[in-house]
Amino acid sequence: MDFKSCFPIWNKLTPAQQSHLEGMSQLRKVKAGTVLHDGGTDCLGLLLMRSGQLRAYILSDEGREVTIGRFFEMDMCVLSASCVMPNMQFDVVIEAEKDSELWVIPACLYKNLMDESLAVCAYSNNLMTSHFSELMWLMEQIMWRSFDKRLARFLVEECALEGTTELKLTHEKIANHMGTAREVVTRMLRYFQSEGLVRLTRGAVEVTDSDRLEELSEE
Amino acid sequence: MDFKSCFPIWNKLTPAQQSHLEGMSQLRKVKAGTVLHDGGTDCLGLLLMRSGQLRAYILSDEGREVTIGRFFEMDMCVLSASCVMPNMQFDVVIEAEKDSELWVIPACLYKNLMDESLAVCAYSNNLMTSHFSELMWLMEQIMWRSFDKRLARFLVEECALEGTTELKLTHEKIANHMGTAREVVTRMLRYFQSEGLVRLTRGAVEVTDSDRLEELSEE
DNA sequence: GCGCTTTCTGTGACTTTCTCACATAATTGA
DNA sequence: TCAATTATGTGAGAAAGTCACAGAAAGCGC
Repeated sequence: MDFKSCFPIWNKLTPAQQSHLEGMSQLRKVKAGTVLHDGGTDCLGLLLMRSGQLRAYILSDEGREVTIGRFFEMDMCVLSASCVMPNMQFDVVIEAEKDSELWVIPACLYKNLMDESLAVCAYSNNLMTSHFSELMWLMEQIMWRSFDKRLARFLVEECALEGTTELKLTHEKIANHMGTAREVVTRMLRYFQSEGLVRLTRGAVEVTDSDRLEELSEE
Repeated sequence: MDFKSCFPIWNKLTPAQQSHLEGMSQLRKVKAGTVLHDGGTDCLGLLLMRSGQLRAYILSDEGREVTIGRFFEMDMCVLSASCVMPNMQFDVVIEAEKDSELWVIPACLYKNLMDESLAVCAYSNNLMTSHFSELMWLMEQIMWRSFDKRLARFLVEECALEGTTELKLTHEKIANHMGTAREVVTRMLRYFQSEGLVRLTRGAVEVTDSDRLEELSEE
């Protein structure tokens, strides 16, 4: 996959913009676990995914985490470029969940593009809007769904994402996704196991009854 | 105050756009308590505030609420125009907190403007970004601050907003702002009173020690 | 293999917050 | 004045988060 097929509005740019954008963007290959962006201080630039998977999360003073977004092939992540968007005043951490390849688009370059191209501006708008929309959804989940239903949904979605029922996840990782404590996850998973929904082994959760789990998640 | 002084990027529009925009926008005067927009179904349009105060909140199936944003003079509210932003997939309710005057800008008109004017597009971008940023902040508060601190902050901010220490708010209204149950607010307010931070009367909370309250809110 | 360390999981006791079910008090209005 | 409505108060119990620690499994150097 080359740059132009990953950049969603490539053909709406002028040839000059195209070559400038492609020329200034750097391809990076990172291992799973790499932290690409940490907090509001650094303004790394925008990340255009070529392959792999990123996770964006917020971090509390005590080290608790909540995943607020994920990025896959052809996604673009603006959260790492707080300086591009003037009113972006928050700290996110962006980490590679899997080995990933991505282009880093310099923030100032993108900002200039946004200032001169309506297409780029509209595209950014759509990105922000869908981020906002997803955050709203997450908020509703956190506020109004009980933890068993949230965990059930997480497991179901994770299975769909990974294409397997054998999830290689520790309780701690699940807790970090969901913004809760590890013990809470452990206890709920044990309950799920006692109900025959999952089978637990060290470092993994096997979903044994995805139908009932899905049912639970949709209540 | 007339339309052009309330619309923040008025002078970046062409004369044709200006007259079209002003001509098609309708001034509405609503009483406190009026629900202007309810959920994702209707696409009322954008709201440009002339005076008064609006509140945007999400609503659970069981009727619980959380305030996600407020709008004052010269603010523009895009949340009531889900159809303008393609990826906006959530239900907000928008309600007048005080008697208000506002222009309703037809959604399709604004959409056209966004499609032809970079200034409008960039402005919308900034609006969405700051909404996103505020939602992130709210999320962090809800996830990681204990309720006493959150309530203290709410009271302090409400005093600043109203310019008085005598807040005309029922426990229920406070609970609806903060996304919790009325009893929880009652109990915490009683505790605050026992500590000499507030004085409670029916339908009102008087802040008697705003310094200590502020201190508590910032812990 | 054997120790040693690290990582992961399990659990009890306790706090905070939420829920439910009512009781009581203040205000409004016929 | 006597309901009806609105606002507040409270106990009991559930859900979720916190704290402190125990024990099991895996990894590693030898």
